[in-house]
Amino acid sequence: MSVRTSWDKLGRRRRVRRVAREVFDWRELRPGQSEAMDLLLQGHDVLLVMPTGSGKSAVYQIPAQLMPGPTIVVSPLIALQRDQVAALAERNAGGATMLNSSRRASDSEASLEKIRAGETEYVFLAPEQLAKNEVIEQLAEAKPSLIAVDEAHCVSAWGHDFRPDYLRLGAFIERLGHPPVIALTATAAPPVREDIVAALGMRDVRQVIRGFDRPNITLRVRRFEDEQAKRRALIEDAAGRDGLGLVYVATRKDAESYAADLAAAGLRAEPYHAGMKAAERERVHDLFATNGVDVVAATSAFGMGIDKPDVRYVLHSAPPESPDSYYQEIGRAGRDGEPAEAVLYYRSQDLGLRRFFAAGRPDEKMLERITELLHATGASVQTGELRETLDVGASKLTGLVNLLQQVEAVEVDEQGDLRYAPDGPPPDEAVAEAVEFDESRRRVDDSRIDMMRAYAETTGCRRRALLEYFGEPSPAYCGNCDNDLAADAPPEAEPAAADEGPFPVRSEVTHAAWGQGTVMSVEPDRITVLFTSEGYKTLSLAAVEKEDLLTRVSPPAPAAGEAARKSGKPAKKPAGKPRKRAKAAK
DNA sequence: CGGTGCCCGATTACTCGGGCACCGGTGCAGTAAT
Repeated sequence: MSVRTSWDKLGRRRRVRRVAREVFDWRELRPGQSEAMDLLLQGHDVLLVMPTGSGKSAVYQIPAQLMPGPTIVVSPLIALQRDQVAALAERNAGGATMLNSSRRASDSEASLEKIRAGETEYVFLAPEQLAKNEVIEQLAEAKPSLIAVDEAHCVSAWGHDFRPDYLRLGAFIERLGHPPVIALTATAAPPVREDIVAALGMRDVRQVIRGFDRPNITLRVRRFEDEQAKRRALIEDAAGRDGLGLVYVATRKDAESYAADLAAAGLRAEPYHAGMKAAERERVHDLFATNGVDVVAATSAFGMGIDKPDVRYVLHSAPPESPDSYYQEIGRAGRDGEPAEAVLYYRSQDLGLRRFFAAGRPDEKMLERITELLHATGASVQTGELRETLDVGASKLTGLVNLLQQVEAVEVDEQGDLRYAPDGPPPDEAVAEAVEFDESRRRVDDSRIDMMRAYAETTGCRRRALLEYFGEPSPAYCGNCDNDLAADAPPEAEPAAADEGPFPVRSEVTHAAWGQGTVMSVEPDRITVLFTSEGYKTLSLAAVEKEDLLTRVSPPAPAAGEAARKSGKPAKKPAGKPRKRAKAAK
């Protein structure tokens, strides 16, 4: 580092500390925080992975004060936007507002006017807002200096079908002049990180990953064959615990029935799911926040934005669809650093529901109609027009158009209108490629369910299983999971060191049928590889050796979490893009 | 994918099994009815 840059760095850090103290009254910054802010102020795009409650918002709120022009914060829930705006309103931070459907059109107009006039520092909105041309044009006029994408794992988890506007953020960011972009999340496995970087079109990315391990959370799994036995055991478990707890369930009906059973067992219990009235949901939230309940039985609807330090246990009555979700959900326990426990009540059959949810296929007929119409028109078409002509809902259309964009058949022009790519494939090929792209993505989703099963069924250290899934360094023995506690002592000899042998962790390999992949973990008898278009596959080392299944193509990349890392080449497309017109021989 | 609930038939039933249809998570936005 030259004297000059080191001097600049000192200056930056000093200004950051001053704003932290004077505007936000924060006395101390954590290592990951200052590092990420520094990178942002240098003009890098940043992917920040830190636990909730560790001050992720500070990382965009402080640089926002030091950069001329408003900061746009993309946030998935209106409730989160409201909380953030309220918190900033108490500071002398330059004003904060939000744009969403909960506000009257005239209010939104007024907000946009103030933003354009440079009178608002922070603008919170959902990605769906950016699909509106007039919104994006007015924001562009205000020359935003920073874009923050909060809960960025939603890009990957929801963008593909549930809230497809997430996948268009990259294009929106370009139209806003691509100022520095920061994506924030509490959990993201490598393919999710790649998805985020690709979907946001991040450039010159630095990843800052901190505090991933949560050693104070004891990890346990209890296996069952019988559904009723599982339920009884869970209720009994919760009834015997002190302190605040969460029970995650798979369905709304279960949220109700588990809450009833927990109440019958003597606990103050409430259900929570998205089918409840807004007022009811808010009531349960408030009870939870004020320890007015002992336990909430909830679907995955409960959680984002919850930052309660004293949750003592998180029980799952069924596995979620991926270790990513599981980690996110159990991460709500023990934020105060005190001992907490996460117990998965597991029956392998319960993964069936997850497979069902992951199985939704795109409407191929509609895909064909969109493709043919755009191809035949040969000019730009407004999405609204397309929606009317084809009589299709906005979110479904966006999802299908996203697929066509992924295979470079359709593109979005400067006005945000759609057109057939001049050098795109012919329509029938485009549809076939889009379908294959979608299938590849589903294979990856399916493999994440397999990894959830692997976690539940492993006889080794559970923490290690999770950390390796996230590509984080981990010891072979944590001493705070059921398997380790049963083993009673660390294994005497380290098992085959993960960094030796023919396929060390994080090295790149290829497989004849599954293509390129990255080694995620190596155990004495097996190896888990993350393949770009197939997802996670666990192979027997004996078979790998005997049949020469894998070929190593590159040395291991540096471990995550050791330092800010440069991302690999800016991934243009999310994982799983089928190679153009080079179909693998079947 | 798997659970649930219903119908139906069954050799004597106040109950059981087979077959089958149906259901299942997450939120934005915009519109319609008060």
